This record gives sequence, C-alpha cells and structure tokens, in this order.
Amino acid sequence: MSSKILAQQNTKGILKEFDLRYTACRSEILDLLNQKAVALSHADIEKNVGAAFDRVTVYRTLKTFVEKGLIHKVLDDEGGSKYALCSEACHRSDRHHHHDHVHFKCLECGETSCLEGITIPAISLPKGYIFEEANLLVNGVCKKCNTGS
Amino acid sequence: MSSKILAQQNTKGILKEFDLRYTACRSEILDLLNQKAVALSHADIEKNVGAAFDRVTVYRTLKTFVEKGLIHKVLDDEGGSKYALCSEACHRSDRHHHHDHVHFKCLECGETSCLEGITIPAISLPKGYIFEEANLLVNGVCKKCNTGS
DNA sequence: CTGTGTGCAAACACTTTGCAGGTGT
DNA sequence: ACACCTGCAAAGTGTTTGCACACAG
Repeated sequence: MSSKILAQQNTKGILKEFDLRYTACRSEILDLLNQKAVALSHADIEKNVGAAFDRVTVYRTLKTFVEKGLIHKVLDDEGGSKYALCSEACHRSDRHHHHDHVHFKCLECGETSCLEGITIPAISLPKGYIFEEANLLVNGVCKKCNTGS
Repeated sequence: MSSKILAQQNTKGILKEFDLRYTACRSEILDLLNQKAVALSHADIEKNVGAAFDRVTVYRTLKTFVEKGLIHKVLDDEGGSKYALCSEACHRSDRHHHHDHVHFKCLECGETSCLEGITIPAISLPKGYIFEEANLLVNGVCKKCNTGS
C-alpha cells in the first residue's frame, strides 16, 4: 500500500528543480514524506528522520518546502499543522496550488492522508459570497485499521 | 446582518442549563460570541471582552464551554483554533455534536463564520473507509467584503 | 569563493498546571 | 458552608530569530 509519489532516488533532481540546494537534511525529509505518503507533523518528522537534525533546521526546511511549493500544509483537528508532499501533478503546474482533494484522518491510527482521487464537491455558497478555495477534512476509520482489526 | 443566535439576556439561563455557574467572565464571553456570530480565536476574545479577564481564565472558560457543548472548535487555515457558538439546535440535542455545516473564512476581513444553512455534501470514500465526521472550511470573500468594496 | 544551510543559544508566543483567595449557590 | 471560579506565578510546549561556522555550487 505504500504509494510513493516520487521516485526515491530522485530527491536530488526534485530539489534542483525547485531551486533548492541538495543537503542531507532536505533529502531525508523529502524521502521521509515520500515513503510515508501521509501527512506528517513537525514532531513526526523530527522523530522519524534517521539522522537527528536540529529542530530549527526542520522548521526552516518545512517552511522552505511550503514556500517553494514542494509540500503543502494539511489542516488538522487538533490545531497543529501537518505537511504532505504535493503530487506529481502539482509539481509541474505553475504554483497555483489549489489542492482540491480531500484529506482523511483516521481516528484509530491517527494518520492523515490525501485522498487524491476524491475532489471536493462544489459548494453552493449564499449570494454575495465568492468561492476561492476549500479544505475538506474527513474523520473516520481508514482502510488499514478497518480491515486490520 | 447580526444574526444573533441566542436571546442576549439569556446568558444566565443558558449557563444554568449547561450546569455552569453564572460569572462575569462566562457571561461576557458568551455574549461576545453571540453578538459577533462568527468564530473567534482566543486572542480575539481576549481583546474584545470588555472587562479584562486573565488570559488563563479565558482559556479555561473556553475549554469548559467546549466540554459542556456550548461552543465548538472551528478549524482554521493558520493552525490556530477558533470557537463558535453552537446553534440552538445543537443545544437541545443530546451532545452528539456532529457539526456538519460549512465554515467560511473570508480572505479579506479574516472572519470565519458558520454557514449553518449549508451542509457538507456526502463524500464517497474509497472502499474500506468508514466515514465518521467531516470538516469543511471554505476560503473566499464574504458578502460584506464583496458588496462593500 | 560566495551565498546559502545548519546548529546552537536565546527569545518569543501559546497553553497548561498549582495554589491561595474570592464568589456563586 | 461548600464547591467551584478566578487571578497570579510558574512551568511546559511549540515556533521564530540572530549569529558564527560549514558546506554546496
């Protein structure tokens, strides 16, 4: 079920493509987000990255990635934000970055993942309102936890 | 346009109904949320409440209100959470508290409001997933800002 | 070599906890 | 009178900033 988004060896190229220098920290974080293929919080990343990078560096790396459009922030129930790799499609598109796919948070395992296949249905707003963007977070039980237990 | 949810003089009764003592702090916060009829952050509340209550008290009051079901947390882009009064319907229902209405955040004025009339469309999840709850946050321009400027 | 990334220290912001005293019922 | 709320102080947690050094290009 590990639906890696990018070719794993490719991180160097990806970074280059986004005008980012290739460094150990960036490479590892990028790899991690890619392998997990779910949205991770800062804490998750700090824990899971093999080499222990400075907390600050992780913050800065994530911020840089978001600014450059490599990853996007994902809403979270609890207030804290999580980060997920943008799909291949996103990379190529020139930065408009409207993520209109649904995010799913499993109440059992706590994982948040992007349901890239499912787009947010159109919402009819009251008169006078202008639609710009929508974020949809669905809570429930994911496939893994459902069939597993 | 101020669509107050509760009768204003009623705060005492409301508090009683939820087994909460009537105090100045609770009354004022409740009134504020009612009058504004939009979701407010902790900071907003602290600023807007007439009498200056201790920061800590505001935290505790909000927490209490959420636990008792008087108000609900609203997702926010930026990570911080906001709070909004539950509608009349919510109050009476026995605490299941599934808020399936849409939240709208205006990119101009920054206000987040509940679009109580609009319910979140059904989402068809992939096989194996169990739906539990959904949070939909729409960004755009609200009526006030749109027609105003 | 130059500009950028990293690590460390410290500052800053946000939220929670403990306790003494005041208030609602 | 009793239980609970409030304010203050302090601790805990999450995030940002400044600066010197190291490293990628």
